[in-house]
Amino acid sequence: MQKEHNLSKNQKIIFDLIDKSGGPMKAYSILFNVQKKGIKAPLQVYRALDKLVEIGKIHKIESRNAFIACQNSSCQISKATAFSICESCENVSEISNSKLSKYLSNFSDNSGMKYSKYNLEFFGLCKKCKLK
Amino acid sequence: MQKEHNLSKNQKIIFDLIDKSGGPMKAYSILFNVQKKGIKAPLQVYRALDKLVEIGKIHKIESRNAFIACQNSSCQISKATAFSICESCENVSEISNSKLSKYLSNFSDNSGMKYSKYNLEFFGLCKKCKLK
DNA sequence: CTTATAAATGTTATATTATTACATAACGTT
DNA sequence: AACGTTATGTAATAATATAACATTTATAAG
Repeated sequence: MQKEHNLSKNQKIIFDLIDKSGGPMKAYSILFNVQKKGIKAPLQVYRALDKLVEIGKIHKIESRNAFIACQNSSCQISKATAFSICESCENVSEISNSKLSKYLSNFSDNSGMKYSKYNLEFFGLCKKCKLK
Repeated sequence: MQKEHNLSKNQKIIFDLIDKSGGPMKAYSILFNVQKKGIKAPLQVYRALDKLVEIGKIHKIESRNAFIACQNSSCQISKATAFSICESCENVSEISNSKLSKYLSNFSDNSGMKYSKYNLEFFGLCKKCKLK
């Protein structure tokens, strides 16, 4: 059951841009691309990004300070994210693997901490880059 | 079999500071703390941090832009890192769980990508913060 | 020991990423 | 319409990180 989030004007402009780009985008590159649409200041971008992250429409790739559209239609609120990142071409894709997400969502250790969220980033060389 | 890395002067000053702090430290907080020891510029800090990360003496907590001493004596080169982060008090600790690291080091999917490295960050509330 | 090379340092400037503070407008309910 | 919440606009600035260049120190080879 998906809760429909009505994106505001800026949120929609920024989400559409990221989504269409097909890959991760950085905040100031987003800013540059939406200036013609009237979004002039970094804060306007960051506010939209914050909201989009909060509702799970995009995710932040922490190691790259970049944002990518959620590629997993069922992930509403991004409590459990995993990505593969090519260290050569910087291609990023979201990993949707139910075994992995089950394993991590249920993970617990002896720290007494209950984990409510995780983010996993795998690094390596993608198919194309391995051949070079 | 540990390879002994002889830390340079700046590397040693900075590693000792982070190590003694017992938690994650941010670059500019490190800078502030080592200015009396003659390290005056951000770049001097970042260069030491880069090297310390490279040889596995410290790790970067990507979601916090902070650096923590490796708490796992056997992890030389940080190819496989996992942390638990309390979202309330910001306490961070390194997770050393051989099942988890085996599971993730051996993880592969159908992307054709060979993962040589990963970083996992779990979020939640630590014991103390749960009680509040 | 000296030459060569790589690693580390010092310094200045600047780039990149992100937030604070404050004022105003639009939206969703009742 | 009145209220509370969410979103927007704008300016300034804080926080994080790197580029470029000159010099010095450490390591290893001859």
